[in-house]
Amino acid sequence: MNLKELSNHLGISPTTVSRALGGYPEVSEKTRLKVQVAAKKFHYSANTRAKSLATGRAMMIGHILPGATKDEMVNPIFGDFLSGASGTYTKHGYDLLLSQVASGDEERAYNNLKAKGAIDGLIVQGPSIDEPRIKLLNRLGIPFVLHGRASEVTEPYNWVDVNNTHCFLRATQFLLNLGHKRIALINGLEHMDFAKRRREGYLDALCQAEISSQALYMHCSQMTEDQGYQAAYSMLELPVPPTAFLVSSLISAIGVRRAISDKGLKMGQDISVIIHDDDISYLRNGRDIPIFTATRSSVFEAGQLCAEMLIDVIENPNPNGNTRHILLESQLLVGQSTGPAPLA
Amino acid sequence: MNLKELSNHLGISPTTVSRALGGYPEVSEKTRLKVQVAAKKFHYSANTRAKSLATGRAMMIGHILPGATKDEMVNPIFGDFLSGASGTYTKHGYDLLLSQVASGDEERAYNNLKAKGAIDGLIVQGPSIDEPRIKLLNRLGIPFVLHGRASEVTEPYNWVDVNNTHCFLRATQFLLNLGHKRIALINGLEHMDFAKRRREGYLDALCQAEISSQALYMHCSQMTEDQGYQAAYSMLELPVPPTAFLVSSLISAIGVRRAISDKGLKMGQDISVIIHDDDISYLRNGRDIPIFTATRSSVFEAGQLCAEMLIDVIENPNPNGNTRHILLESQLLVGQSTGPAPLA
DNA sequence: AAATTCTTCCAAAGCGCTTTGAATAAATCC
DNA sequence: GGATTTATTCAAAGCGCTTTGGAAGAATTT
Repeated sequence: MNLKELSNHLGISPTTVSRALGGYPEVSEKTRLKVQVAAKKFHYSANTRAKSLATGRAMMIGHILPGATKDEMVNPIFGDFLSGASGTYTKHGYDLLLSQVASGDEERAYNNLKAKGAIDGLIVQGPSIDEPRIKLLNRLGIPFVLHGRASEVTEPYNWVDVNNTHCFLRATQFLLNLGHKRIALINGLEHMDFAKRRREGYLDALCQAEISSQALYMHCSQMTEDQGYQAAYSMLELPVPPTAFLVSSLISAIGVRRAISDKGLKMGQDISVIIHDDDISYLRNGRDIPIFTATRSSVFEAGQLCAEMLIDVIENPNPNGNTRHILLESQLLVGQSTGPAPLA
Repeated sequence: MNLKELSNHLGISPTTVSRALGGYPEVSEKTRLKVQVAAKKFHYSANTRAKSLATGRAMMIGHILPGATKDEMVNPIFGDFLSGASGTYTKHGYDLLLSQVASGDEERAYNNLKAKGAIDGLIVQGPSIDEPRIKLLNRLGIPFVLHGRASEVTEPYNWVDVNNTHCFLRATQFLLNLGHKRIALINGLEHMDFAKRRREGYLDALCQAEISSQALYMHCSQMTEDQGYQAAYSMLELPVPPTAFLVSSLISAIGVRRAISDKGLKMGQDISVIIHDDDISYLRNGRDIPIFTATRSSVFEAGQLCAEMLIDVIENPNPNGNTRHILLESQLLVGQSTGPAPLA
């Protein structure tokens, strides 16, 4: 059933039917009701493609899935972020286009997305310190919101980010207050912006406490269980091992816990662990009492916020070119993985 | 730059330009080359919406994200499956539409997706034993492929599934061969089809070995770390605890490992654990030697296969109404979590 | 050389919708 | 009561593309 058929059936012009359904005022309520009833009866819904073509709006937001090969992994936060964003899109009548872009192919791919008229805007995730996609998208004139920030990028852009520096400052201070002096940082990949900021927070806290940082106590890698295990295990074998770990992700922390347990130590007693928790639905940090003491910030909510911001950017383009920002603070939740530093 | 502008610029009719780019034979190679060069130069790419409208093909595949609320969780396999499928779509010129559908609202949502002409086909994931979406989609005439199967559904449909029964039969036999007699099953939600089949495999193996199954040794729930922990911990507290666990997911197994460790037992020695591993990129089961002995089947590949099958269904609709099926076998990989049953 | 077939190109219709500009009917005003 | 608004409705143009049905010119045949 299309517009013409429906209007024929009703004996009303397509114009009026379209307006009745679109909520325009130039239609009597009597007619509108008649049209609405018929539309429901025949399961009529305007063809998206025709509508888009006529209005010039795609009503579609693009998200990028990294990697064409299996080697580049899909970030664990991906699902929850998408879930949050998607709900928001649905509420506003947008759909979500998921596109896989091989790294290195961004320019062509984004250009194409724009040329094809497939999307009204884009969400960019996982920025590196000097994220090149910002410049690219600004140049192409594609509206976008960045989940995260890029420290070294000076040009303006819209973003939603967690206050990573402050998170890790607080977390480190929490450990310091428990008497820990040898605190290790198990972080994400070095070139990622969040990892940089977290390290800064960590170092700031140590500096304020007048404790010198040690390279041996700092690790950067993909945040996998295995990497967490390796990093923690090797640090625990140092002549002077750390008494506490600051870990950038729950998944790494699971590896850390395994290393601690393999070493015959008890987490929360011999060794303290504090993590950053993205509050992923299928990877809950315990039920009532968190397993790991954590700074928590929901990535689901971040998805919602990014989506809302992007829709706002699309629908109310800012004439002054002002950009929008949201900086989220996280909660510090005390769990079972931290305790006073051992006296030895 | 649109078709008309490009054709004006070239002094060639839109028809010919369209055909040149579309690879049609009614165009001289000389002209085609000229057009291709110009198209590249001006970053011309046909407007998707106009193209879709003209051809009647959306060139878009729908995937459904469950749940409008945070309570329904996004399955951990979601990301990798999507990644596999998405790569395949890109290769064939399709895009991926991700839509959030609240449970209960399926009928309206799918109907709408079809009426809007937004998609050419749909992937359905996580089927329950009597998955109602199969009937619905068949009735609506939307091409789809099911990832998994639905035991109690009799009408025909296309599917890609792992041989869950056989997986768990083999895994159970593996444990039996190690001398284990008290084997527990920590499974997914009872109404899920995969959980049903896995239980069948488990029970078959016990039956063949003439060991009677015990309800106390069987657990069903969402496959979270916490649930895995709770289930394993309480079973280990039984007067006669199991000596081995068969676990449906890596995430649950992480909880099981924690329970074992909390009980002061050693996995692979006092207690054996064998899991099903979906081979998720960010949740690798160890590096070289698997941490957990596992039946492994890549969900990334399943995504690719589903995508290929769906594209085939869309592009070559089977006139006889025959449906397509792929049954995947998994590998049994020996890791560090299994050993002979303790003599006691 | 005329008739036929290819080859190569194009004009125009149509996909299903929105929206402009105009027309008609009803209501209000002086 | 005729002129002016106001409330409804519609015809038609257009969004950017594909594709049908010709047409014109080149190549081939008789």
